[in-house]
Amino acid sequence: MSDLKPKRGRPASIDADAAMDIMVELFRNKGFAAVSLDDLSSATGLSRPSLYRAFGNKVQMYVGAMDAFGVQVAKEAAPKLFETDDVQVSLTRFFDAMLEIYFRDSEVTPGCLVFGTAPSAAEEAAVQERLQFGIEQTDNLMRSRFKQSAPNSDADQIQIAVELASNTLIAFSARAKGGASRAELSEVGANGARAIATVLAQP
Amino acid sequence: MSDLKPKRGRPASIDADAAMDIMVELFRNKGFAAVSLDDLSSATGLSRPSLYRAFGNKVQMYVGAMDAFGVQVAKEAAPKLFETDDVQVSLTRFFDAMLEIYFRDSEVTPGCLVFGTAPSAAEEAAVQERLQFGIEQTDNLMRSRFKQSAPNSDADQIQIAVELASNTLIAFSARAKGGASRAELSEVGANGARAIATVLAQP
DNA sequence: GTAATTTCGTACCGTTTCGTACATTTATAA
DNA sequence: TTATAAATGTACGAAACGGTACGAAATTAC
Repeated sequence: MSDLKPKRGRPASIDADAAMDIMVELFRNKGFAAVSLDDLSSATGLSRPSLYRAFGNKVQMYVGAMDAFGVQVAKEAAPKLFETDDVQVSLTRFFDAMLEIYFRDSEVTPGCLVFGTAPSAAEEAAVQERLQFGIEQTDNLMRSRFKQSAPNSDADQIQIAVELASNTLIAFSARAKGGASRAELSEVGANGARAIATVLAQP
Repeated sequence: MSDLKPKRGRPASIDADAAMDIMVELFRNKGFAAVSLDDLSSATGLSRPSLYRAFGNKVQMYVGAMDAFGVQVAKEAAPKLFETDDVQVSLTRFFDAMLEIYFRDSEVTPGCLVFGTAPSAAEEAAVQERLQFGIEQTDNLMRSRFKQSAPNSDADQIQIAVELASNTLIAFSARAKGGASRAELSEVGANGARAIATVLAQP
């Protein structure tokens, strides 16, 4: 359904997807409150009313960015988990793929849009909801990966591994905002993957 | 050095320590940007100029709260790590002591002032600096505890355990803001402690 | 061409924000 | 009593904020 029906009035001349990508970058770097609508307007080249027409109010823009960020992660990083049988290797690669996103276009204040900036905006119900969803998604992703690799492990052991993996990923953002380099975090990820493999291999 | 020298002018009628405790609670719940000076003023009962005289501008108030929070953690939770020889037990108790702080006076939006809200304010150099310091302190605290308990372990293994422990603690905030209950987080902490003990016991 | 319809940005509004000048109050020193 | 010094809050200012009314522009339908 592209332009089979030429609409009636003036044709839209803005690229909402491109604008959303820019909004994701801004919110991911500075968080919700520190980004003003004027910041978003000048960064996207869209007027403030255009932003409202396309995305709603500021909270809706932010939660839209959270959703777009989730899609980005699902497309770009999650598949890395299932490219190899070796749990430790695939976890390490997944963590690196996430770091690629976290550090993209932002050597200054890298981090995760969801785990890094949403906690400070969780007063908003819609944000809190999506933060919860993001954590659940991560846990579930890890669980499915570990079950595949160790179908006979007991549930407790898998649950512990799941939490270790998610906690490692969540901690990346705080460490990055604290000044940790991408290389340091990659090492933290590799160490976490190693520990998780150890736990899963436990009798 | 209390009041041996009665000062010259009007005596101060403000309890700066009590006010700072209230500021810590506010910032810990809502983060830096979402708390206005009027919020701080009405919560503490101090006029805005009084806050400025006592603590400086808003950023200085926030970093002051970060420092006060660090003292609170050092006094209240850190000692739990050294009360027992058993690493798993002392880690579990330490995590629970941190959760006690995170959930204190805030059933609504619990979490850590440093790991939970500072990442979104890390553009400010003073905040970024203290966030880094807080992470280093946590890592160092864990390292000293694990070295005490396993003096013959190799450094790599201890480093992995250190990162697992800090990552678990850091992840508490995001999970709490996402809606996880204190009981659920206590379980996450216990699971983390168990995994860390496993890693440290590895040959 | 004219009307209808949709998009777009200027220009504006009311509110909230951080920060401070200044007069007032309360104490000591002379 | 008078001068000095420190603390306190009222009251103000300037700027930034989120959000919108409205007219201009661009297209299709008739």
